[in-house]
Amino acid sequence: MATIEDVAKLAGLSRTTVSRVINNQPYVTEEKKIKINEAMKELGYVPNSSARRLRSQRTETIAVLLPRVTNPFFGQLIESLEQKASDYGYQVIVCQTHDKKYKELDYLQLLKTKQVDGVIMASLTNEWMDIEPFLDSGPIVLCNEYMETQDVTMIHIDHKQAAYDAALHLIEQGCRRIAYASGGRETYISKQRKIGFCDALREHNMWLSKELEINEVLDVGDGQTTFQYLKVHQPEVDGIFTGSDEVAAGIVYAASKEGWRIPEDLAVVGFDNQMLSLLMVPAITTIEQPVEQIASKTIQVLVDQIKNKLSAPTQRFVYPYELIKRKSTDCNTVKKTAR
Amino acid sequence: MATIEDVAKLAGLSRTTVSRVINNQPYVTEEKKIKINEAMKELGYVPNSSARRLRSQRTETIAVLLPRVTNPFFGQLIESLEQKASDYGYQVIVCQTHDKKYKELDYLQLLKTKQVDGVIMASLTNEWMDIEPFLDSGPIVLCNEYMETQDVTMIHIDHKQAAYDAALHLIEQGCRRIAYASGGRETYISKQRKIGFCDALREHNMWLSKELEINEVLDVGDGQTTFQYLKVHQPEVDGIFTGSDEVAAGIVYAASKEGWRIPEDLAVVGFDNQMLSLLMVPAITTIEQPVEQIASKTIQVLVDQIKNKLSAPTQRFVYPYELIKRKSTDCNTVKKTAR
DNA sequence: TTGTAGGCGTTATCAA
DNA sequence: TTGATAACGCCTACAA
Repeated sequence: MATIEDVAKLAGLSRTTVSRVINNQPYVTEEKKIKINEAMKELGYVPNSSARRLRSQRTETIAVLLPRVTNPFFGQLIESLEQKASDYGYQVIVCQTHDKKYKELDYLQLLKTKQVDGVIMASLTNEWMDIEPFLDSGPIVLCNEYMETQDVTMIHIDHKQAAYDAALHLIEQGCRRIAYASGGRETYISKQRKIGFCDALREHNMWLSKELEINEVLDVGDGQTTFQYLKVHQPEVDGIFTGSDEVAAGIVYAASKEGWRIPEDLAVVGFDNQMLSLLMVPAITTIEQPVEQIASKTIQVLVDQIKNKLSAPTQRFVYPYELIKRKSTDCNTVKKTAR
Repeated sequence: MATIEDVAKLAGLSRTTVSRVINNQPYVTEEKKIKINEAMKELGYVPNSSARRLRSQRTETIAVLLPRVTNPFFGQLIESLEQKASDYGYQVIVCQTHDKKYKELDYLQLLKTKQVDGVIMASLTNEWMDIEPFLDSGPIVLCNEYMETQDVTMIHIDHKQAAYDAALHLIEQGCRRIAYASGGRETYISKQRKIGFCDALREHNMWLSKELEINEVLDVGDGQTTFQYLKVHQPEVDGIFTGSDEVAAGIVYAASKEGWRIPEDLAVVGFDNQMLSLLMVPAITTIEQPVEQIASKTIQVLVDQIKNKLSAPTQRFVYPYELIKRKSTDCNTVKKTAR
């Protein structure tokens, strides 16, 4: 593998001059520049990135922590993050935490060992006090996650309000026994969602009974299981809010198979507006997050913090969401009949 | 940031000894080991990865090139790849090519600049002659892609045979005007699929007419468009093979909306057995690839090649697939009626 | 069992 | 406008 030294020798110049050419710095005669470029081509020279990193103390790499890429929401998120990062000349390494605290901490080590210049946390299962020390090693930005602290920049929608809106919508559609299927990981955003959901219920003299609260519901399979549970133990349920379109799809699928009518017998709300929610029969009411905007702002903020090592005041960016109403909750146009 | 030198000073020992402790090498008294560990803890010392990389000439990083992570098949693939790589102590950087030749080549530069130890290509749009030179810079493995060459290890299923089986299934279900919607990127595997598809047709005295061949069909939206096209221009079509479940889902969705019955009016076959194909109404017949096995073998082979710098004979691993028959092609149990 | 010293490939500083 | 030289932080012969 050719090094800068080899190029210098072949061109009959010094490493310094070659380095200048590589980095487009001034003070090199056009003539020598050409000579050097020729030498580089002849040797097939490419700068060694490890050496550059060591010298410059920067890696041009960002770690993205998320639960799992198979969740389409995170797939979409990483698609945008990667693309945006690439625009800024950064690469992205994917770190799947699978909602495990220890994995989250393991991956944060990347920051300490200087393998990455910054970290995006789209997974947050640890307490803040366990994360906070890592800030000494480099910038961290929360994406789609948030907390009370002021120590870090966060980009997200108002999950509390979104869940409130969804619950309100179910209530307005006539639902009176509304279940709540949550992602289960005890994150701040899932707590916020629950608060919003309960607020809406309370304002209408309802409440979330323990039996209608189902936790650890993450994917289509869990959705199916959830329906089975409800069918057997809570047959009077007439509406359900879920933390993801996949769960909602699982419920719709299982319910339909069992002869329940959606939304007449059970109205269902998802989250994230994945393609899946549109394709299901019936199509699923859901909440759309502006993923691309969130991703874009996240990268922008993080890169900014990486570059301005110092101050960089932390901020909070809250983006608007949209409740997309579809058939799965359209109870008003259908006549309720006994099951 | 503390360096190995700082630790050495604080412990009153040499860099070498500290290095030995860091790397669990023998020949260090227990007593000094303890002293050094204390010093490391006190200083919050962590080895600098750039320096290690430069010194060891290895990065413990693998690049995965794929079209886009939002395609659930690739989401699944990267989930498995990342996990497996992590088991071997490697990290994965995601490189989305969006089927662009230049992006593919750009990312291959990572190998040249020694930013990664090896590359997994799950996206392959360039000609082999343009890829081949990069082999000088490090190992490359093809995952879910393949070609004629013997220069590189490939892990995949037999796409030709899979498409053959799918086409045969459609024929057996009574389809006589079968359309073909292809991913469009002119890759070797898409060519293989088409050959297999056409073989089956030919064996039954049929052929793929130009009007029934639709290209550049990648996602749900494209599937919908494809249906619109067929409806208007090829209304006698009675079966369709697609390169992905998403396309198939788009077709089923659009067809149903237009009042076509699946499979009576149009039988549909997808590819990849994504959750989506099961959830659609009707559920979609599809081909399942053993993603996890493919991912697992890919990492294993690549890591092996990284470690045994030299020889490492290239191989080809062909995994079995499965045609999963579902409602979307179940024509025999339903009576065909005029549309 | 421990330490010395050189070098991995770059880039920044300073002198020429 | 160019070049010599010293880091960046780590590992590893080799010597002691």
